[in-house]
Amino acid sequence: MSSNDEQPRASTTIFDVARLAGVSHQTVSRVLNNLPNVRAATRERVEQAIRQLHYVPSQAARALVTRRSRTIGLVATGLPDFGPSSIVLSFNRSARIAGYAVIASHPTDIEGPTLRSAAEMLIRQSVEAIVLLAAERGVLDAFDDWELGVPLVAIASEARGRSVRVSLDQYGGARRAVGHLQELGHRDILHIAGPAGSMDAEERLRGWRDALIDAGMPVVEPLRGDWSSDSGYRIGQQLLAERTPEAVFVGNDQMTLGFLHALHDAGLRVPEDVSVVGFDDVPDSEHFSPPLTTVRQDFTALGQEAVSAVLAQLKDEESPVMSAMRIPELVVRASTRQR
Amino acid sequence: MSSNDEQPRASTTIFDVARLAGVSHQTVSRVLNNLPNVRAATRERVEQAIRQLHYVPSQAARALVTRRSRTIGLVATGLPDFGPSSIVLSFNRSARIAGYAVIASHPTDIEGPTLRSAAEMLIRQSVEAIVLLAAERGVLDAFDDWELGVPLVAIASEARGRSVRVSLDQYGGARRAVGHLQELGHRDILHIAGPAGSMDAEERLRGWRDALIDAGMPVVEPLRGDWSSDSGYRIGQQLLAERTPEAVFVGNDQMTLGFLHALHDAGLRVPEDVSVVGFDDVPDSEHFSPPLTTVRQDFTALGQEAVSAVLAQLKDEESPVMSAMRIPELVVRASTRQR
DNA sequence: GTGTTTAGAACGTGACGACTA
DNA sequence: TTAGTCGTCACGTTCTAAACA
Repeated sequence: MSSNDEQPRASTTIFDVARLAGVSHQTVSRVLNNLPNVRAATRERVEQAIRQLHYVPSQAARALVTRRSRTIGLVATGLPDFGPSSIVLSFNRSARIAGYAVIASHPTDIEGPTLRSAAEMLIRQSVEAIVLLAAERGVLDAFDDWELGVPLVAIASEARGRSVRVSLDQYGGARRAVGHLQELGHRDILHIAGPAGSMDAEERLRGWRDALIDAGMPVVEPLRGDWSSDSGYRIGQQLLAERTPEAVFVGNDQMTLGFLHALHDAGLRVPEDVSVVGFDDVPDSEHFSPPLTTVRQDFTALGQEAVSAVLAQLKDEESPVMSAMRIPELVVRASTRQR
Repeated sequence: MSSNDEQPRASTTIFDVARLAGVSHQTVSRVLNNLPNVRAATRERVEQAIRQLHYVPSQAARALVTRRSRTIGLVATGLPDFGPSSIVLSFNRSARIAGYAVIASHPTDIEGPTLRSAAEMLIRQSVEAIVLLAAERGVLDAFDDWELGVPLVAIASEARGRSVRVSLDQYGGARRAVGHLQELGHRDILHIAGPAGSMDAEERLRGWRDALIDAGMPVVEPLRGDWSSDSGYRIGQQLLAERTPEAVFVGNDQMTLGFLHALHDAGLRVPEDVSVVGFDDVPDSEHFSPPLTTVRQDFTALGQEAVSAVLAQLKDEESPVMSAMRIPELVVRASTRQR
C-alpha cells in the first residue's frame, strides 16, 4: 500500500516531491528552475525524489502564476502543399528548441471572420505570440486594425500592416530565374504567374517584369494560374494553341509540372523547343521530364527566422521590423538550354 | 481616465466583468460555461460586460482547476510529404471543431529517445491525449512499455502494442491496384516497395503478394525504395538494365515519378510497353507523364477518425480498439493499359 | 553577514454548499 | 419548494519576505 501506490490519475505535486525529499516545496521549485542557493546534496535529494515519483510540473499552474504559457500560436494556410508544410515543420522544430510549444490553426478559408476566429482560439489558449503564415495580402489586412494583445509576426513577401515581417526574397529569386533564361539567349520569355492575391506571386511577377525591362525586352501580360498543376496544364493548352514561346518562367513547380504535361501533349520538346524554369525546387522536380531547372527556397531558414522574430518581440518590444531577406538559389537541371 | 483605460497588458479577470455587470464572479462563470439557472436579463448584462472589456477567460486558470487543458498532443513524422501533411491538417481541423487545440511535435528522427522526448514535452504541456503519426513499426514499440498517464492513439497500418489504432486499409488498396493490373491481363507484375520498417510498405507488399498468390502467379522478390522519387529512379535504372517487366505496382506516387523518369530514359513507353500503378494519388499525379493510375487515400477521413478515437478514449476508457478501415479507391488514368 | 531554506501570499478560474426571494 | 445568486475553497505553481544555519 505504500510502495505500490503508483497513481498516474491524480498527478503528483510539488508538495509530494518536497515531502519525499524532506524539504519545503519552495526548495523543489528552486531545483526545478535551476535557481542558485541550493546545496548540491539537497539538489540531488530533490532530483532523486522527482525521478522516483515521475513528477511532471503542472504547466497550467506555472502559466497561471508566471503569465507565460511557453506557447506560440501559428495560423497557417496553404497546407498540405510542400512550401507551407516545410515552413510549419521548421517553425515547430525551431520553437521547440527555444523551449516553446506550437499550437497551430489551419483555417479553411482566408475570409476575415474565419481568420479572426482562428486567432481568437489561439488567444484563448493564451499563446504568447501569434505567427501568420498566409500568402494572400488580404490576410494581413484582416489583422491590421485589431489589437491582439500579443506580438504578431507575419511570414509574408510584402511589407504590409504593422506586424513584424519575415520572408524570402521572391523578387530576387525571380530575377535569378529570368536572368538565367536571358543568359541562355532567350528574348521571348513568358510568365505563368500565381493567383492575383498572392504576395509571392506578385513579387515573382515583379521580378520577371523588371528583368525584362532592364534588358530592354518587351513585356506582355502574364498568364494567371492558381499554383496547381492542373492550372498549369490548362494554361499551357490555351497558350500553345495560339503560339509557341521561346522560354517560360513558371511561378511554381506544381504549375510547371502541368505545363510540361501540356507541352508534351502538344508534341513540343523541352528544352529543345521551349526552355522552362520553375520556382520552389520541390523534391520531385528533379524527376520531372525533363528534370526541372528551378529556384530553391530555403524554407527551413525561413521557419527559423520566424521563431527568431518571435523571440525578439517577446524579449523587447523594439526590434527590427524586418531582417535581411535570403535570395533563393537557382538550380540548373535539364529544362533550359542555350538558344 | 475611466473610459479610455484599455489595458491589454494586465489581462482583465472574471472579477472585472462581475463588477461591471453588478454580479458575483460565480454568475459570470455560469454564463461563460452556458450553465442553467441564470436569468436572461442577468445573462445579457454579463455578456455585455464581457464584450465591453474584451474579456478572455484564462485558459491556464481554467486548466488548473478543471484538470483539462483542452489540448491534444500530436507526434508526427514524415512531414513535409503530402500524406502526413494532409493527415496533420485534417487532424487539426477536426480537433478544433471538437473544441481542442493541437500541439504538434515533429521529431527529427525516429529513435526511441527522440520520440520519448517529444512526447514528454507534450506531457509537460499537459495535453489530454497523445496521437502518434509515425509510419515505422519501431515507433509504436518505443511507446509500448511506457505509461504515459494519458490516452495514446496511433495512426498506424499494423496492430501493434496496446494503443488504440486508426488507419486506412493499405492491404486492401494494394489488392485493388494489383487486381486492376490483373484484369488488364498482366501476369508479370513487379512491386517496388517502400522501406522495410514502414508498416504501410509492408501492408501494401502483403496485398501485392496475396493478389499474385491467389491468382496463381509467380511471386518474385520485391524491390525496395525509400518513398523518394530519387529511389524510384535508381531502382528503375537498375531494373531496366536487366529486363523489362510487363507491369509494375509502385509503393507510392513519388517513387512512381522517379520510375517513370527511368522508363523514359530507357526509351520505354507507358503504358504501351509497361503498365504502372502508383499509390496515394497526390495532386500532381494527374499530370505525370503519363497521368498516373493510382490508389486514392482519404487522408481527411483518417484525420477525423483519429480525433474521434481520441474523444472516445477521453469519454470512457473502454472503447473499440479499432474501427473499420476504409479501403482506398482505385483511380484509373493513362499509365495502365490492356495487354 | 552570507548562503540556504522556509512559510505564506498571490495567480484566475470552477465546484460546492449556503443564502435569498 | 425552487430558480437564481453569492461567498468560500481548491487547483499547483512562483514570488516575496522572513527565518534559519
